[in-house]
Parts: sequence; structure tokens; C-alpha cells
Amino acid sequence: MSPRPISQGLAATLGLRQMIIDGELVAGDRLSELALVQRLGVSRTPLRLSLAQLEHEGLLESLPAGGFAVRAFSIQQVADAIDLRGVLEGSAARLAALRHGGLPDLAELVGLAAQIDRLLLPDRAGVDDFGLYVELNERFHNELFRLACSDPLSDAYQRALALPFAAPSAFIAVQTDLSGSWYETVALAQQQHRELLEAIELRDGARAELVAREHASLARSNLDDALRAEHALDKLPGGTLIRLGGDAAEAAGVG
Amino acid sequence: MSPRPISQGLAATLGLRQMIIDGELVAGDRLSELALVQRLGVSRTPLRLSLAQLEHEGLLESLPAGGFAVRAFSIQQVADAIDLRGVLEGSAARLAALRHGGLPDLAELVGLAAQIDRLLLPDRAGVDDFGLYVELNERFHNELFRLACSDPLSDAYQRALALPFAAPSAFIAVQTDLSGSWYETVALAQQQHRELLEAIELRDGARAELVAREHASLARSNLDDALRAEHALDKLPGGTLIRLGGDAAEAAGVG
DNA sequence: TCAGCTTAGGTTGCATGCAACCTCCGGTCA
DNA sequence: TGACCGGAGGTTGCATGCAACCTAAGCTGA
Repeated sequence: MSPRPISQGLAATLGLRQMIIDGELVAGDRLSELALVQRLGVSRTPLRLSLAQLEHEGLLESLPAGGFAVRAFSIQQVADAIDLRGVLEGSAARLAALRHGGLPDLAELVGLAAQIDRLLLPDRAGVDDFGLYVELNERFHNELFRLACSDPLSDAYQRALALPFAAPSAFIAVQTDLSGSWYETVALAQQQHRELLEAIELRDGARAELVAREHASLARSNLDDALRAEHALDKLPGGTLIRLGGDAAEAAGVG
Repeated sequence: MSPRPISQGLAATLGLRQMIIDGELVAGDRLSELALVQRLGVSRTPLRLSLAQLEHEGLLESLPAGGFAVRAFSIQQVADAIDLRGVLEGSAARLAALRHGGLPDLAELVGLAAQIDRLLLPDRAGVDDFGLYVELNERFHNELFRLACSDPLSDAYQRALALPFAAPSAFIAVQTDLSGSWYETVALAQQQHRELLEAIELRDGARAELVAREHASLARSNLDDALRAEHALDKLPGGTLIRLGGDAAEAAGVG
């Protein structure tokens, strides 16, 4: 998917984003450009461009004195980010119901739902399908926005997904770790997918919006489950960005 | 507004954004860094940072061959951007209804509505209050998001407002030009403000959301009015970014 | 006349040097 | 003992030079 050779700036952005998501960079820490230059093997000019981009994505925050720090998120912000995704997906579902071009236009969405169904057949329940489900699920959600035909809405969605814990499949790994199996969580989510599909087919925009919001609220309850367990957030993408409790200085890595 | 001395990068961003909104740069035109360097009086390094920022804001698009061009928007995209604002404001209204901390917390919102009311008294109807209304209206809308207490939602709203024609007061100037007076448009909008306020006071989140969406749809109908008139879009902030007519391929360039 | 090649010009992306700034530590004085 | 001050080190923000790239014009040949 990269027609051009990977530029230095793109390499810096990808590497930096991965370092943040993987927790290599601790939330609250100030970033040193020179250290990152050595770590990423790029010059300061493209690196600074990448830093600015990640600030726009919301993963970094610029400091008043200059430079950047890894952003820390409160539980409330994580929950609100998931809610925002639900609002955007709800709006996409409503528009998809109103704007889709008939059954042929829905073929891709139907096909994705069918593929997920097959993953959930009893004889196919294996951990090998984990990554496949994540991919199919994200493609399902993206297809929703393609059907909505609203570029501003799609842009807002992409920006909301820049926070890794707000992604549609962010909590699958957590739930798998908590309950030992991802079947129950996914089965419920898939049932909502089917309801969503039905509402869109029937051009019932209001119901499609409601179902999509309910679908996202499933992630919120998964978040609550994870908070009741110890260290469950470690399995969450970008979980190290979440600052538990009140003390911000603690999360800033004083020790 | 600027506690620190204006940095070169900030000066470039502000100047560039103004040039785009004022129509000095025509939609679709490729930008020459060297020409902008001379025009803005900054070096290429901060200028390139500003170009990247305006791309993130959605005013520019990066070209496959390198460099940037002023983005062109179709009517559909403008309408969808307004719809998106309605969705975000609706969500803010719903959250504000659920989360506000009682009447003292609503004092600012109530006060702004009262100030707008005074602007609409018969003896005060003068063109001098035009700019004041725009300011009060934007503060009213911003206050909605403060009451919602959702940082991700506020971020999404700010990003949506980066498109100048999506701003809450974008069409006031257009309506004034079309009907000769801004009283009718503003009076209807203010009535919706009052309904919104009432729903929030009563913690009726669902109604608050509906009213807020209806409020934004007023801007959409204003857009329709403007499209029926000739050159009415010239009065719209960033109106030169809108590509009228058939040429959809030009405006379709969206990442 | 038109397609294809060549070359010159201009542009972007990147690397690096420099000056101003902030931070932090040690010393000094009340 | 505690607060204030000064300097050294490190960092950021900015300016500019260089090489690769894209674009476009002009020439050649069929």
C-alpha cells in the first residue's frame, strides 16, 4: 500500500507511533529529539515533522517550554473516546441506511459479516483466527463509512481511531485474557453487526444509529471489566498511555 | 491570546490560513514553497511545518508528486461538514444535559443566551452588533462543549471547525446579504438556543441532542438558500474553496 | 504532424550548523 | 537552613546548502 519508497518522514512517523503504542515511551515523558534521531535513524528535520503529526493525532502534547511529551489519558478520556467513536459510527450507520445504493452496494458489508460468522462456527473456534477477526471487524467498520459517503465524517473517524484504545477491536485481546475465550464477546458483537446490517438494508436510519451506538457501548463495558481486573490494561493497545488513579506525577515516571 | 512571542511557525500558520480563507490562494492550486517564503517572510523549515499542519486541518492536500495544493470542496462535502458539526454538537448537548453541575454551572450559558437576547431587542437592531453576535454565538457553542466535559469530543469539534464554512456563524453574513437583515435568521437560531438550554437544564439528553441537530440543520438550509442565489457563496468564509458545478473529479481528492 | 527522447530548470525532501532558550546544579548570602 | 543567583550544559527552533526528483520545453526522427 506504499506506492512510493518509504520516505524518511514516514519511517519516523511509523517508528515513533509504534514506540508509543508498544509502551517504549512512557506517558508523560518528555521526548529528546537527539535521542530519537539515534533510535530511529533519521535526521532531525523529518523527525520534527513526525512529532508534529503525532501531536495532531493526539498521541503527543507540545510543552509550553518547547518540545513534546507522550500524552497521558485518564480513564474518563478513554471512555469518552470510545463514546465518540460510537457517535461517529452511529452517524455513519444512519447515513449508510439513507444513502446506500441498494443490495449490490451492500455486498461487501454482507460478505464481511458472513466471513465473521464463519469464524464463529463451533468447529472453527481457534486462536489462529484472532488476527483475522480483528482485520475483518475493522474492515466491517470502515465499510460502514464508505457507504455513508461523507468525507468529513470519515476524516473525523480516522482521527478518532488515532487513539489506539478507541479502535473497534481494541478490547478483544483484553476480553480474551479475562475470560479465556473471545467467543462470547465476539458473538455478541456479531449479533449487533447483523442487527445493524438489517437496519441499513431496510433504510431505517434511526435504528441503525441506535444499534451502532449500542455496539460501541459494548467496548465501554469491556473497559469497565478490564478496570476491575489487575493489569488487564496491559493487554490493551496503547494501555501504557492510560494513567490510573489520580496522580499524574506517578505516571510521568519519577522513579 | 499569545503569552509567548509569536514564533515563526505560528506566524506562517496564521498567515497561510488567512491567505486560504481570504481566497488569495485558489482551490486546486499547487503551492510553491519559495513563493510563500517570500510572501510570508519566514524560512522554509517553519513554513513546511505549517503546510503539514494545514493539511491535517483539511485546508490543504498533499500531492502524490510532493508538495501541497489548496483543497477544493464539493457542495456535498460542505453539507456533510455541517452535518458533522450538528452530530458533534448534538452529542455535546446530550452530555452537557447529563453532566452539568447544576444551575451555577450553567450560568455562563444562560448569560450568553441573555446577551444574545438583548442584541435582538427591536431598539438594538443595528449592523454594529453583527460581529458581537458572531462572537457570542461561538462562545455559546463552545460553552456547550465545556459543559460536556469530553476532551475527545471537544477535539473533534475543534477539528471540524477548521473548515471555515462549517463554523456556527458561517452563514450569518450570507443570510444578511440575501435577505437584507440578519434578524430573522438569528431570531430562529436564538429560539433554538433557548430550547436547547431548557432541555439541558431539565437533563433531557435526548431532546437536547435533537434540538442541537436541528440547530445545525438550519445552517444546511441556509446553504441551500445561498446556492439558489448567484455569488452568495462569496460572502461565506472560505467560500472560494467550494467547487461548484460538475467537475467532481477535482473535488473528490480526499484521503 | 506527431510520438518519443533529451536536457535544462525549478521544486521538494533532507541534513546540518548556529543562536537563543530552558533546565539544572552549585555557590553565596540573609 | 533556606532562598536566591549565576553559569554551564543540553535542547529546541530556525536558516540554509545539497542532492534527487518531477516537470516541461525543445529537438529528433519517422
